[in-house]
Amino acid sequence: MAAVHSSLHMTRSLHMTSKVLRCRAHCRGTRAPLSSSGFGFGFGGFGGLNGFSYGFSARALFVVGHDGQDHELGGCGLVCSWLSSPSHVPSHVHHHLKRGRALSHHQHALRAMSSLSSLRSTRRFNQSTVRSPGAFQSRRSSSSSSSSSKTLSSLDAHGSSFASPSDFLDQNDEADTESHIPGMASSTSPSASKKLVNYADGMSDEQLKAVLAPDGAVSVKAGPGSGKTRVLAARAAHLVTNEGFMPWQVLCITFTRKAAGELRDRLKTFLGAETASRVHAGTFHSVCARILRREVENRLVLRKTGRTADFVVFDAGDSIGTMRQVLEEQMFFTPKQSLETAPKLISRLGRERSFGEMPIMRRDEVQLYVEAKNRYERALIASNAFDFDQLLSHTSMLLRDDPDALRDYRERWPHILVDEFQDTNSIQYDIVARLAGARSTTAADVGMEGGKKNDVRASSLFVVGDTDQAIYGWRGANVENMRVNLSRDFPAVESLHLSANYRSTPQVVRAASGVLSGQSRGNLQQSRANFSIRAHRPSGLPVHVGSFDDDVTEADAISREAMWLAEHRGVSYSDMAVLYRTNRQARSLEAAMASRGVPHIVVGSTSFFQKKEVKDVLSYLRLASNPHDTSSFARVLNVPPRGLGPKALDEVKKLAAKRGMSAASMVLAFDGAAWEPKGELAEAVGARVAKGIRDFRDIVQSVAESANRGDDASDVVRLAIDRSGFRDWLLPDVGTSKGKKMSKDKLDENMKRWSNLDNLVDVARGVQAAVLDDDDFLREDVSGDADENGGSNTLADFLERIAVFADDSQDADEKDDQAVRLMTLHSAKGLEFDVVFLCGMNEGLLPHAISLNDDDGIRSKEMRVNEERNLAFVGITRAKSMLYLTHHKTSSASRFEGSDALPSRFLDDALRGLKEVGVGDDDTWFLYQ
DNA sequence: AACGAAGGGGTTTTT
DNA sequence: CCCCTTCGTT
Ligand SMILES: Nc1ncnc2c1ncn2[C@@H]1O[C@H](COP(=O)(O)OP(=O)(O)OP(=O)(O)O)[C@@H](O)[C@H]1O
Repeated sequence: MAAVHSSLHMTRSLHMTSKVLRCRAHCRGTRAPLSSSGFGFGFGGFGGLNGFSYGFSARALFVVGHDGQDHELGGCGLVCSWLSSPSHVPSHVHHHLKRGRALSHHQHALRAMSSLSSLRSTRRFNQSTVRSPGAFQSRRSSSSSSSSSKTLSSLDAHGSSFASPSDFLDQNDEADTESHIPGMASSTSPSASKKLVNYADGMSDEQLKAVLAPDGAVSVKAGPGSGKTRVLAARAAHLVTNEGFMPWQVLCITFTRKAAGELRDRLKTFLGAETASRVHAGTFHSVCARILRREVENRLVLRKTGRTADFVVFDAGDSIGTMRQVLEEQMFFTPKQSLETAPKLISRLGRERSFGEMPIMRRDEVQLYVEAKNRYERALIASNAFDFDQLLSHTSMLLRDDPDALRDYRERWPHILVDEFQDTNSIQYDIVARLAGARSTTAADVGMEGGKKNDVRASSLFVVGDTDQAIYGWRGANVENMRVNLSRDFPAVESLHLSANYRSTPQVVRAASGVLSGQSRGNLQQSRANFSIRAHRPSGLPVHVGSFDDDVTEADAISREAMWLAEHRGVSYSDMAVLYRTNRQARSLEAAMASRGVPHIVVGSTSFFQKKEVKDVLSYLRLASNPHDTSSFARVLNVPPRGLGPKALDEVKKLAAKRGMSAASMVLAFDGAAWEPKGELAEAVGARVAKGIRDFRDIVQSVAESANRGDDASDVVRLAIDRSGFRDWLLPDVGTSKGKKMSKDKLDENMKRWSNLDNLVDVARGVQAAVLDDDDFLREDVSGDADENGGSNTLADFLERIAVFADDSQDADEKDDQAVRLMTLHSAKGLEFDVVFLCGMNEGLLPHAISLNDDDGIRSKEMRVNEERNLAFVGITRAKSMLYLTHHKTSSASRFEGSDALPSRFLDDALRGLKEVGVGDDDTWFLYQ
């Protein structure tokens, strides 16, 4: 162990590179024909995933207007004056405080959960490390006075004299009621209770000040666990409860769907389920998709983009597929050189998922790239599709170029609240800045034309964030939005700070601060606020550090510990999380947990909706909804196999191109349309293929009919599955008797797939319910033109929801209540857990090797490494009570990890301000505090 | 056209 | 070690 320890202190050099490669940025600037597409939206970019599109779109965004039309702020300047302390809460707030008293059991549990504090300082530590598993089983004592007299007989988590789970993880006084039920995981379903909690309950002065800040632009910069999200939710509640706004006049923008869900849960406790569901809460992408769905046929600037209200949202896979296809086509039309370069580009696309990431150096490649980009955009138009980036860029364009639209949306959302603002990209910033009347975006401002009076005030903007938690720079996020752009564009912005961390024990906070203190000097200055952060909770358990030979041993130790905590300390599995850098790391963890019988669930990118068979079935629905969806068409024309291989697809495409229509719509009209030149297609492809095409057409048509009839989504899904013959394909035994040759493995896999499809029917029901439930969004109450598209677009709405707003939480919410959460650091953002295992803390993994390479021409190494640091910071600060940091030397999972990986520099930094205070009883964990 | 076997190539994070 | 592509066989 001594060796491990000393290795933690190896000196490391941060190669600070002042060289920021301008090459690519320059290329972008010069060759990007911003409006060359002829549709006025040339800044959309590819694939939606990269720095590229944001990179050069930013150029376009801020050249607008300098007439400096002022944005009136506030009007409520007095509000915060009566708020210097909670006792000065105005009477109507008091009223709610009183109402809030009558808490249900459930809410007690809720409050207990959300405020698990830390170990009482009266506890004494000693060095005994004897584990006494049985001792914990005793009934809990119900008052803080009795528990405060207990002593902790170990520095280790395994000490023996705890009386209850809550005593173990600790709690504050609020939690010290009768709410210490072992099943703590139920905290996120407040629906059981009808009693409301007052939003001001238990808030600090500075939090309340933020909640009640006057209209205008407000920016709350504060560290992790300081209550930013809580403040944001409380402000939304405040606006509705006390400021007279209708719930749908408040737009809350979060970063992930999960975050939106959590926000809504909090709102429910403040406002009740009914009112809370009327508040508009979504991600940037989901909000933009809603706007476009509504506006794309109504506003001239959007009509020019050639989509209809039935447009489909292309996900990453669709975008990649389209790009590939574009490049393949292009090989026939470009100089010979391209024949060599294009396959290279294509193969890179498979990995890197965007053109933006590719270092392009040669002139012919540049040519190819520009051409491909234009073709790609045309392909999206032909498919009646927007990709992820375009959802944002087109919304931005709408607000920039259509003053009426800008006015309408300002009117619709007098208040816009944005969480995790440090991770907004330039276009997202532009969207909210326009709505909020930013100085540099007011040129196209509202109401000045046609003699109309400008009677609509810009939306008030309220943003919260933490620049030290910026982890999406690789995707185009720009911390400068929070750091400087906001005060540049909103000179009267009120900047607020929250100084206490309510989430974590001082031990955890200290470790987190240590990580930041290791930053390079420039960044250090900027994040000063975060390592002087004050832990509100009393002292807790030491940070546990483990070092292991390989990832399997590491995973096993974590599993063992999780089980021990669950069985002997009463910690619910669902209150534990294992966080890691790469999805791949989930494998060994899953295996270890499975073999020990630790219930677990992998949260994240292997989403249910990403599964092949699920996407296949949904493609049928997509075609039914939007017959131009070439991506879906190519995907399922021959799935399940019906004799329509690559050749057939090719023929169909050729003929479609000749007729100037999309392949999908041609096939769907096969034999059916008056203009269809009889027999031309059949002749081109041959009789057998023609039959396959007719079959395919019939399937899609029956699905479309079902949808148009207004059948439930789950019925439409079931029909698609049945008609397309997935069952006979996956499980041939059932239908025909040709199942002899299928191997056992294959059969197992197919059965899994089939059960996924079975699930899809149920999941569809849930998704549709969610659409109906909280998506009256752009349907009612705006200019009185309710439901103008209503009905006909419901399948599109359903599919949009899945594309833009779906994760696997459908599963997670219900049946995995008692399971350890495994997820990447990125997906853990904004969440919190009693116990956090941050694993794989070695050089090469965290920071990831790819961030340690020399400058890649896009972002400097320093920037990338600092983002990795932020990632470690985010991970550590997810922990409420217990933090485990682990490292492994070798990994079977990757042949790129060396055989003796050093512990992460961030592990080093985290422990720098702590002292080693003991060793666990089995020599697995080393304790620091 | 369909399916299985062999080979080659790759570091990551996600709305 | 895993995924994807390509090649070869039925
Ligand atoms: N005044 C308070 N008293 C007690 N607990 C609080 C208070 N404010 C916030 N908390 C709790 O602290 C925890 C962190 O709050 P929240 O998630 O809002 O922080 P955050 O600033 O958004 O964190 P992060 O940036 O890490 O996502 C939550 O459990 C919340 O309930």
